[in-house]
Parts: sequence; structure tokens; C-alpha cells
Amino acid sequence: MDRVGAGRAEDVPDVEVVDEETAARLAELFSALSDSSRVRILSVLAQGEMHVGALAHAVGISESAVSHHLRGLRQMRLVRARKEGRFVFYTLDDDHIADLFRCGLDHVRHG
Amino acid sequence: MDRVGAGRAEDVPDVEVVDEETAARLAELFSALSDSSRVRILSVLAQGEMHVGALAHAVGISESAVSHHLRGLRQMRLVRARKEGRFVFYTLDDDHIADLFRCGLDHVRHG
DNA sequence: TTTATAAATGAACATATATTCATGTGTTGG
DNA sequence: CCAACACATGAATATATGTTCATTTATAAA
Repeated sequence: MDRVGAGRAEDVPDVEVVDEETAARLAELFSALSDSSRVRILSVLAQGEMHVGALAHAVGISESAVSHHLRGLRQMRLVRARKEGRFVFYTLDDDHIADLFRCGLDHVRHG
Repeated sequence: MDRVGAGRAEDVPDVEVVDEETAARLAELFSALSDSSRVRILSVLAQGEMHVGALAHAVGISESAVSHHLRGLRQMRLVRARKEGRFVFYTLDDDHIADLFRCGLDHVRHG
């Protein structure tokens, strides 16, 4: 956290702000969850691994679109790929992701 | 949740997917947290209420930019405004927001 | 009433992002 | 080997989004 002083007046208190880099990484993380197709992809993967074609069918978008999304999710280490024959199965990279997902879901449903 | 059957083969299992509307609202919620300026604004507000000018100074962007961001955050009911004289103080709308924030922060720091 | 300050708003621009389409790569089965 | 399939990738396009600048409204002070 950065300590940001005002240097102006007492009505502007010093406050802890997450530093730019952390903020950027947090924003990136949330950004990965900021698309309804990706939300749906992750909601499916929260139940277990699934290959790309099946994901496309479950979510209702093209395999190409799914593949593009998975690329981003892979780079953010939110999902992991496992190759089996000509299929590629995807899983949530760790349970923490599902937690974050559920946390948001709670807020949307109640709250 | 919608139940999506394959109608194609046994390698495409039926799976629960969050419905489009819920997915869209979840995506919107995460979208509100998908910008580093907004992340920093919320990280400040997690410590208590603050007026727009002070937020601008703490986060390091213009008051106009802050105001635009707050507009969005208000509409999503993530923050609440309280007018006092010519100042407008903002607060996180409920503690749930801070939880979600912390949840992401954990994932960024460890994970 | 004037002047200055705090914030909100709208327009404009620049950048980011999601989807589609075409194509490429690797794998399986005939 | 060849054809079909599963997936990845790149280019292109359409749309969304963040910031800046100019303007407007509201409040306080002089």
C-alpha cells in the first residue's frame, strides 16, 4: 500500500491506497471475470473439467470464441489445459477461483 | 442455472450453467472492479468515507475522471453518496464489497 | 451580488475488447 | 496417405470504455 499525504489541508487525510501495480493486477483479475461468456465458461468448469467443443455447446458460442477466451484465462492462470488425444480438457486452475466466483454470485443474488 | 444437454454424444455431459442474465450481472459486477483507478478508489473507500477531491488526490487522477467512475459505481450500488455543504462524501455501499475486494487481493498476493 | 470552489455532465477522442471468418496445426480413423 | 475432426490463431470489424476538456449546477465565502 502507498501512503498518500495531502500536503494541502487537514480535510484531506493520509490514506492507504493499493499501489498501482497491485491495483493493475487486481483489475486484470476482475477483468477476466467481466464478460458474461467467460463467467459462463467458468461456471461450467467449476463443476469439473470439460473440453473446448463441449464448452462451446454449453455456453452457446462458437468454438473459436471459446478458444480465444480460454487463451486469456490460461494466461491469467485461471484455467489449466490437459491434452487427451485430439481433445483439450480445461479445469479451473485452483479452488480459489471458484471462491471468487461464488463470492460475486452471492452479491448478485442477495445484496 | 440452466440445464444444457448436448443432444450429440455421451462425451458432452449435461451441465449446469449460470443463466445469461445472472452471468451478465456477475460480469457487470466484476467489470466495475476491472479498472485500476476504480480499484484504487475502492481501496481508499474501504477505509472510510472520503470526498471527491480527496479521492482524486489519493488516487492520482483528475476530479472529473473520479466523478465519472463514481457515477458508474453508484449506478451499480457499490458506493453511496452523502452531501455535506459543497462536498460529496462517498462510502462503500456495504461490507460485502470490501469482502469481494479482499478476496481478489488474496488471490493476487498469494495464489 | 460577485467570486471561487466542488462536483457532475456531455462531447470527443483514443484505446481496448469480443466476435466472426479464414486459415493453420496436430491427431485420429479409414 | 487422405479426410475429418478438435482446437488455436491472426486479421478485421464493431462496439465498449477511460480520459480529457469544456461547460454547468450548486454551495460557500467575500
